[in-house]
Amino acid sequence: MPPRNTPSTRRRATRQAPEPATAGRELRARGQRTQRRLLDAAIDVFAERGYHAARVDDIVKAAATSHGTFYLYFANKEELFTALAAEVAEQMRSLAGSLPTVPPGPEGLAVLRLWLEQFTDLYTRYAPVVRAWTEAEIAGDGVGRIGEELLGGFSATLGERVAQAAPTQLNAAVAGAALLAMIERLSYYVLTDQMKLRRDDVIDTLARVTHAALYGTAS
Amino acid sequence: MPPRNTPSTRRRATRQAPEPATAGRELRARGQRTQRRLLDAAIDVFAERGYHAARVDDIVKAAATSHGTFYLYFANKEELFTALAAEVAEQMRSLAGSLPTVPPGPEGLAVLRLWLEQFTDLYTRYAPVVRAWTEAEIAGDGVGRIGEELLGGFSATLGERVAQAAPTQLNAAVAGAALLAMIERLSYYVLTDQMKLRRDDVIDTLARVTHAALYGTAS
Amino acid sequence: MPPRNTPSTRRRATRQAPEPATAGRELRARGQRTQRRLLDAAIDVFAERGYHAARVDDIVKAAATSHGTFYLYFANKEELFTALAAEVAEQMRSLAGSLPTVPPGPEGLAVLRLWLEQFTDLYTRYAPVVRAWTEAEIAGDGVGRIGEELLGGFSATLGERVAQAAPTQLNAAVAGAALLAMIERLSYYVLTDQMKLRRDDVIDTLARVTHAALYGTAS
Amino acid sequence: MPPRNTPSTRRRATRQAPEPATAGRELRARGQRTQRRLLDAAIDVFAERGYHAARVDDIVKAAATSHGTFYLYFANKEELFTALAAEVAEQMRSLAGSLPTVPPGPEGLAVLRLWLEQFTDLYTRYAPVVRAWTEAEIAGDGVGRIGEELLGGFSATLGERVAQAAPTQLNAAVAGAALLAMIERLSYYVLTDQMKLRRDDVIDTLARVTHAALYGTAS
DNA sequence: TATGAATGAGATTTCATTCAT
DNA sequence: AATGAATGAAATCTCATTCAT
Repeated sequence: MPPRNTPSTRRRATRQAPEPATAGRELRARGQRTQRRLLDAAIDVFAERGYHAARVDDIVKAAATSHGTFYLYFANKEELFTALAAEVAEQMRSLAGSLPTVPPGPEGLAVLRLWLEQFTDLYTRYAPVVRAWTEAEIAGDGVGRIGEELLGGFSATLGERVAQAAPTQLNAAVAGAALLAMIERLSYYVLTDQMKLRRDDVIDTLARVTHAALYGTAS
Repeated sequence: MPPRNTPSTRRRATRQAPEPATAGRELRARGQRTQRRLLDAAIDVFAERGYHAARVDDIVKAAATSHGTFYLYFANKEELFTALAAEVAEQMRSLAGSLPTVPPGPEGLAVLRLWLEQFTDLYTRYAPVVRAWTEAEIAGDGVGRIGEELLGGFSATLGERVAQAAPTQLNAAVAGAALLAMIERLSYYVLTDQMKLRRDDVIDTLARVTHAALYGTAS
Repeated sequence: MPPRNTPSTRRRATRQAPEPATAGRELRARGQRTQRRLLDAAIDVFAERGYHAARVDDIVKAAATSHGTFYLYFANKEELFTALAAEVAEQMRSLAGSLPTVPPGPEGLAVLRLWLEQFTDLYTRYAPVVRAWTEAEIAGDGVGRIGEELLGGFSATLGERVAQAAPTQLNAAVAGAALLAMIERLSYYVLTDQMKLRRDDVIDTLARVTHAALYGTAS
Repeated sequence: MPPRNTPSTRRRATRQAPEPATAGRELRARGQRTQRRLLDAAIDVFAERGYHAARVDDIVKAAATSHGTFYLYFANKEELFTALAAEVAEQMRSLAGSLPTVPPGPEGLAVLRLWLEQFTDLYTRYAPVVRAWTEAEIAGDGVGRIGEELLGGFSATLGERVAQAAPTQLNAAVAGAALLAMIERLSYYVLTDQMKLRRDDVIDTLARVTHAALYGTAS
């Protein structure tokens, strides 16, 4: 009687939930360095090939280490990315917190320009990570959650500024989100060369539109 | 005779321009329908799994057809995507063209709201394609070019409106790009549930900020 | 701030539960043959190298096909084994059912001998599968369940014969199990060359001890 | 300097006789304890995952020590297993030797019950080792030899008792093997929960069938 | 025009073993 | 005597693509 292959429900057998060998364990100095090397190498590789096209092999080569070592520290490429994302999120959060109150008039514009310059710098530095990040597809829980928190925190901060300046006309939360969207995405267009614009123009425009959103919506 | 593989044409980016079997040929009614089914199925699959994770197998199953048939109409996954992208671009271009002059005051706001509603509808429908699109990584020439043209055209149109309203304060091209970035990205955040905002609030806010950018930057 | 790697709980990301491509689907004649070829090849390879040492690569080579094809029909080695196990179980069940009532005296002995000969033949034919099977380690649900049913069915049948012959002295269920254990394991020792015994002696001894268990425990 | 691998000594069966670092050397008290810890940990791990699925890493973790330490005491996993097997063999041999002459009648039954109780206890304690052992696949010479000797010795002892009791009807060697098979395998079924039977019933049945084999085969 | 079985390159992942500390 | 980071060979598995029917 030849067996009918009706595999229906079936799971990987012996293997347990994959866990990097270092799970929970403290790393010694050497391990720390190796892990750092892998993270840095990954940024480079993501920059060059993009997240999806990047192979673990590329990262490992760039870090001058071995496959085995990679899996000692990260269960897979996605987890490495999550670690990187957390790093960026940390910096972004701190930047969001540093946005001061934006006064009306030219001073406000100046304040915004300064802050936007910092934002742009940070964004540029972590470009490959941000790029991969905004590709919602990776959003496998871990990254997704970090992203939402970050997005939420950022837009909340911007929303507060809006609320202080124009309490009645705009829904502060939504306006914060809209401004963030503009700032983030325009930076992205520029960064990925999808649009060729001068950095100064970009910062100036973002500052002006943001400022207008705060103080110029009294129609 | 086992099918011989031609390894060189596989997967990696640098590829000769592939030719679908139907290139140049006229399609009969049945062929038309099959091709359409594949395109629609692809939208669904991209929506569910994202472009990169979408397998030809998924698309083929969703379209209730076979692998062989897929390659009868498209040389590969990317080409199918290009076809889809061209479709979206067409519609987007037409929408961009339909943005009327935005007058100052409440009327202008109303005009913007109406147009943004259309934009949102279109964006929602073609979301998965746009999503995949903005991931710069796919940009395998064909798609990239379409994307840049679209982006360019869209922001140029918005820029013109800015130029008409506020000729001196803003760099029209950059402002157009900034507004597009805001509109597109906020829609994206909402669509992907990265932010939970009410549609009406979103449209209203986008209208107001855009309007302010046009008429409220006279600092 | 370097990220602390606390991967704790984390799962394979994009990939869904593995399913052979043929799951649920009907196979055409060609597919049937290929699948059969893989099963037969697997028996050979298991015989030669044992289950654990057998690589998918070996099986694929023996079946003169490719890796891809293997995974078209079975999600992994274990699933192929499960299919094989089901096959054996089917035959064993049918053999168990064919054991006639065992009368006392020489006739009973003859009946047992005949049946044991059939058992031995079957056991020998499927040796590699049985061997792998009794290695409890594989018992990953699927196989385990089949095994328990088979064991249960077999020993129940033997138990019935015991109950008919010697209703009072022995716990029929346990006795059935004990006899099965003896028959199966002695066959195994012989089969794996762990003991060198003549086939006739083995069959005769098994018949006699079984017969004694039925009619000679009236102490 | 990265550690150089010596690929030839890896994994595959045909291997030079490996030498643990401690070969021939006397171990101090601490070393003794560590080695013991590893052996005990291995029993636990084999019990939980089975021999093949057991990784050195698991054993090392269970023993709360390190990889390096493992290889200080054992050349590889198989050698550790051999050590364990020798331990079991020693105990089993002594148990086999302790089986007294089995008289006919109820006294004989009592003698057998007592001995079977001891056997069951021992079997239960070393279950995982015996389990792995009976998987013929490991039989990497060392283990195989121990196993065959043990099997042979055991069944010879049982065979002698048979010869004393029923000199004509049964081939003593084969009968001894058959009884051993029954005893061993039924214990195994019970131990691995492949069959749920009460310990007392099992011992009683084994005693009765064995007794019948000795004195009840006079047909 | 349609089908689906077959292919195989290439990516991921595991784990026994080594060795610097 | 002990440690644990590093290694890399070898295994598993995936999926875009081809082609005989």
